[in-house]
Amino acid sequence: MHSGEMTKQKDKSKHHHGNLREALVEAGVELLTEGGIPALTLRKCAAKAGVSHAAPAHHFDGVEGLRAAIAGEGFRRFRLAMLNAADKGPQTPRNRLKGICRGYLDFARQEPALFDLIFSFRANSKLIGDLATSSAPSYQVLRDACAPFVPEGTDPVVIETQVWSLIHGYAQLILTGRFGAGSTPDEPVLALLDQIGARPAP
Amino acid sequence: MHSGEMTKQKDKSKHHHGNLREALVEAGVELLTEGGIPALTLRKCAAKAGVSHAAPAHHFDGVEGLRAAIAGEGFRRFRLAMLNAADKGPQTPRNRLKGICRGYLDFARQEPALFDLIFSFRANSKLIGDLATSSAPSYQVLRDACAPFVPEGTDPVVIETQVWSLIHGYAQLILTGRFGAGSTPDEPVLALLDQIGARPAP
DNA sequence: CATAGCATCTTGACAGTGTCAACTCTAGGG
DNA sequence: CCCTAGAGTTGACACTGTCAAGATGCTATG
Repeated sequence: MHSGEMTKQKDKSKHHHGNLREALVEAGVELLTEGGIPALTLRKCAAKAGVSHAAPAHHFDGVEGLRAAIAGEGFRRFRLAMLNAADKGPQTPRNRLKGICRGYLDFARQEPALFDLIFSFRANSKLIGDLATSSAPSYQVLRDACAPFVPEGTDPVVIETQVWSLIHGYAQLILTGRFGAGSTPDEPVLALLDQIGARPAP
Repeated sequence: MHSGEMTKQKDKSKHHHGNLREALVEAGVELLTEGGIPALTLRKCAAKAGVSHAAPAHHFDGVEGLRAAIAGEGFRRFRLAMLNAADKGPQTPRNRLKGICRGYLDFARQEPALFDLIFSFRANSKLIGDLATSSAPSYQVLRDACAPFVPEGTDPVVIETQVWSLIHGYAQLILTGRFGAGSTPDEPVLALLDQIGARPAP
């Protein structure tokens, strides 16, 4: 922990925090990892950053805007987790795809609240545009890993949908505790990845 | 929907509503379909059922208990959606499995808020026990459809995890608007079901 | 350099939410 | 017939998001 004990030292002047926006996002990430999505509160973020409860309104469009900004940071970490896992082991296309998926699961397990947040926005959200831009780099990582398995002349979205659905569903079901407490057999899902991109059955 | 226009006529006596518990769950489902998860509020449920704001406390353990009870109704409808879709078409094991998955998607698209709710409980929830019992029949439907594809002497959880992860991830990604606005190509996912249960590559 | 503008932050207020305690009412059993 | 326990009400409290109005200090422009 060792962070959060000072709640932002107001060195000299009260006003003009300097980089309040970043501080609020950072505080939000901490609240999220500590207490999950219900703990992510506008007022608590402000308190943790050492400002008054109405200060965030000058940097975000309400609490939804703050959540979107924190999701942006979440997507950044999400992408790094995937790339980090993909860079391990022999760099064959198949192994790299599996690495991306392992990173997907690593992120879901290590930062479950952040994972929840970035996938909590529904299609009808007003911020779906902002989210699309901040999430694009993450999705591109997955797309790139799928590219080698796209048959000539077919739409890449086919393979991407298969891989993404499989790994995302598995991650989601783990987080909702649908596979009992202890056992989380990744093998079935990772094994199915070996079949993806194979020649369709005649 | 011709229901909800009277907000429960208090026929004779104010007290002893009669079946307030069911009325609250019904009101909750309506609120959910009208305004999504954020609209599901204890006080609004009480108002819609025609009782005071503190009445639900005598039937549910706080708002989380109410959400769990509504999720129970959600799981019931979820199971019916899957069974209804599975009963269409020729009753081969493969076609039945696809029907179950089509029902899975039907429910997610037709009742997105209810779908959100039943999968919104995290593994650390205190009600994970209650949820396990109320959701068991739904999951059993999926398990039964997977059974014919489980190779002799192997753990059924392998196939089940593959199928469930695939279809659940796809449903989730649809609801979060990750596949653009209009196009929702179900074919890639349903096609992959044809490969599931096949002999593992030599 | 001075000052006016403006972004930033504070204070105070309000409605909505969940929860608790104390109270009222009704039904049903001794 | 009473009278106890469940069912519902009322009122209060803390917490949340949001808005309006005011205070503050950076900065650009004269």
